[in-house]
Amino acid sequence: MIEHGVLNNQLSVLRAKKGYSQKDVAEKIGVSRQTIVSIEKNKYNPSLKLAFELAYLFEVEVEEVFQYILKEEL
Amino acid sequence: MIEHGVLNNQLSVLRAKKGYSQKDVAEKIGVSRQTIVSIEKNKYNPSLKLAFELAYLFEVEVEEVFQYILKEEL
DNA sequence: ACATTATGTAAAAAATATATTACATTCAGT
DNA sequence: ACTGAATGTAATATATTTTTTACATAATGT
Repeated sequence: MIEHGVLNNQLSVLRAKKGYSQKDVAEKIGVSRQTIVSIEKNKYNPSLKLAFELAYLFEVEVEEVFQYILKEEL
Repeated sequence: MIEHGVLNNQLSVLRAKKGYSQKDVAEKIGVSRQTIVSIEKNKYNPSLKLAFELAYLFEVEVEEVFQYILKEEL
């Protein structure tokens, strides 16, 4: 895939606001804690559904959880 | 994963507006045409990066390409 | 000092997205 | 009637995400 940008996310910030631990988020979404850790550290590229579920949990838009930083902006 | 919604998308509409074929989109994004077909038919759950690349191509927000329809709304 | 919770890391297995190839069908243009 | 472009479907192979399990460390409360 041609990649015009790189993924970034605000997961730890959003977690802190709500006072959720990684484990809390994992359980609320129904994935493993490892998945949350990996996403939080930008280790990989989650599925769109997972992104929407995270946005739903934190009651924000997908773009507030994940940012696609265009390479030309770096 | 707990799924509060189902994915829907406007790919064929956006393609039509721009006059792009599936092949065009596949080539512009750098994925196979099969991937575009499968996403368009809601056969699966693309990666977030791919969703962002599609939004970038069509010059719209991710939410204009993909909608997460909450099950309570169905 | 001890127990508990939160976080970070890692490796292997399982699940799923994506690639590749091939073929069928429909439709527009000639 | 023919050709080429666009779309739909399917099977297998490959790549990547996600799970599972386990262990290490730091921080907090008792």
